[in-house]
Amino acid sequence: MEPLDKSSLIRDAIRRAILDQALAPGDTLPEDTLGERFGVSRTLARHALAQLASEGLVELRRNRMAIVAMPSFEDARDEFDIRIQLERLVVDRLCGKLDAVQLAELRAHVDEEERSDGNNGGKSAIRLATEFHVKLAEMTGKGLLTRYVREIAYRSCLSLATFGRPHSSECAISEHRALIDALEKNDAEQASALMSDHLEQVAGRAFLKVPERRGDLMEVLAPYAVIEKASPRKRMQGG
Amino acid sequence: MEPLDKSSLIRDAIRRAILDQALAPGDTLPEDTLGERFGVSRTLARHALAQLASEGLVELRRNRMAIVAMPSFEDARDEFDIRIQLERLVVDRLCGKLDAVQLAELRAHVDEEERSDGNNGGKSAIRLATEFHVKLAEMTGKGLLTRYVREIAYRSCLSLATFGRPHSSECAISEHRALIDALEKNDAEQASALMSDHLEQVAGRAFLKVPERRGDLMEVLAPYAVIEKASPRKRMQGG
DNA sequence: TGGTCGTCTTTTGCATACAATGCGACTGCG
DNA sequence: CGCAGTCGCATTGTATGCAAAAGACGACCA
Repeated sequence: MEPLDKSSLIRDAIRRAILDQALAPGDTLPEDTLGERFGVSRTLARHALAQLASEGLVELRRNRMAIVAMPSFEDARDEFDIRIQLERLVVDRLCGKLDAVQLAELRAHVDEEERSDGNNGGKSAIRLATEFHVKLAEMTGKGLLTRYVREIAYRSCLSLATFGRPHSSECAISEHRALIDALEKNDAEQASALMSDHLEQVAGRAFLKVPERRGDLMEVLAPYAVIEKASPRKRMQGG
Repeated sequence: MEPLDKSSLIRDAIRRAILDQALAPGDTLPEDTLGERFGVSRTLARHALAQLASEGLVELRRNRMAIVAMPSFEDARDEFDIRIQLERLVVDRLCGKLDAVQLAELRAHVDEEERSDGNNGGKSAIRLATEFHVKLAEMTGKGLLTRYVREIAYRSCLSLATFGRPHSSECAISEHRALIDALEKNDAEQASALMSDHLEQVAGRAFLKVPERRGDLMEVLAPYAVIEKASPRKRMQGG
């Protein structure tokens, strides 16, 4: 009854640290430090990093320390384009198929989002909102769709951490509620539209609106500011 | 200028073997056998398997030999649902954006599909058709979208190998040509529709049509027949 | 003859050891 | 004082070794 494999634990821990913004994009992830921290060898730490890299949360560079991924602005925008397609598929498949228990679970989750909103600077709010979307995907019962939504939602989470403004998760809560209502009422059209709009809103709030005019250099350069933050020799702070 | 890392070579080789159906779903992939075959240690073979598992082409089972993934019928159907969404996004982004060189490259690829159609039992035909879709995705210049399409196209390739009938790639060629024409003429509506229809056709030809009536047990059980094929002690045949 | 248990082999899970690479610091020179 | 070359250390790349789990095979019993 042990955890089926230890590297999963490490992977999950690191992932959570990233999603909670305990680790910022660009932060280094040395294998031995990770192993030491979790009481395992470098082998498993390395394996965990490889998995996270395949999810796009970590960037592996040959002969260099792995770092928390730093999504580019274009990446972030692309993510949401894809997310919209995938999650429209989710709500389409889900519409009218949810039982009372599932609806209650979703509403409970949104309640939790509301409670924790702004608790620690809204950092776990992003994670909770992300988990709401993952939960929806899981309820389709479709393994592959769930995996894809989960992965891209995690990535989006990282992008939001990178580019997002600090505030702005509150509105998501009411949008989540409206979506649940539409799903309950079996209104597929509206549910799809709500999901699209919701994700567009999230992207928009987070500055991801496709820049109409590329004149504003400050915005374009904003992402690269995080590089300064990663001082040399820095290791795994946080935890 | 060395291959940036050796495990990538192994991974690519195994992947290609799977896509060419040199390795069938359910075939076992022992770490040391792979390592021996490619002249590397178990460590790298293991790493390669892990990557392929993250792509869904290989199934890892704790304390057991890895096997080539055996997609379920539902998985296969879900894959195409997702593919349709992702590839509609591709053609939408691509429409009217392709230059003459790119169009020529696509047409050349289709010509190659035509030439090799039925050469070795149509096995490489599936791979080539898959690569056409990947090529389209690459031309969007969107890294994430490309990665997703590539991955799900590979998985579909595996599903087709599992469930598909032997014939039936020929029609895909004319559909590919029609798609290129629509892209050239900047007819986004038609291109999207063609892509959707095309993928539905592919799925349909491969038995993936959602079974209207579940009466035919033989068809439903067909996928599980491959289990018999995987005899005990079998190792890595082909190569 | 058929089923069950125990042992034995194969194979994986994980750690450790060694080689190679890259970065930073230090030194020497202009 | 600044710059270039060189050395050394930190960190990864890869192989190997040992322990444990899972299946295969054979023996024993009903």
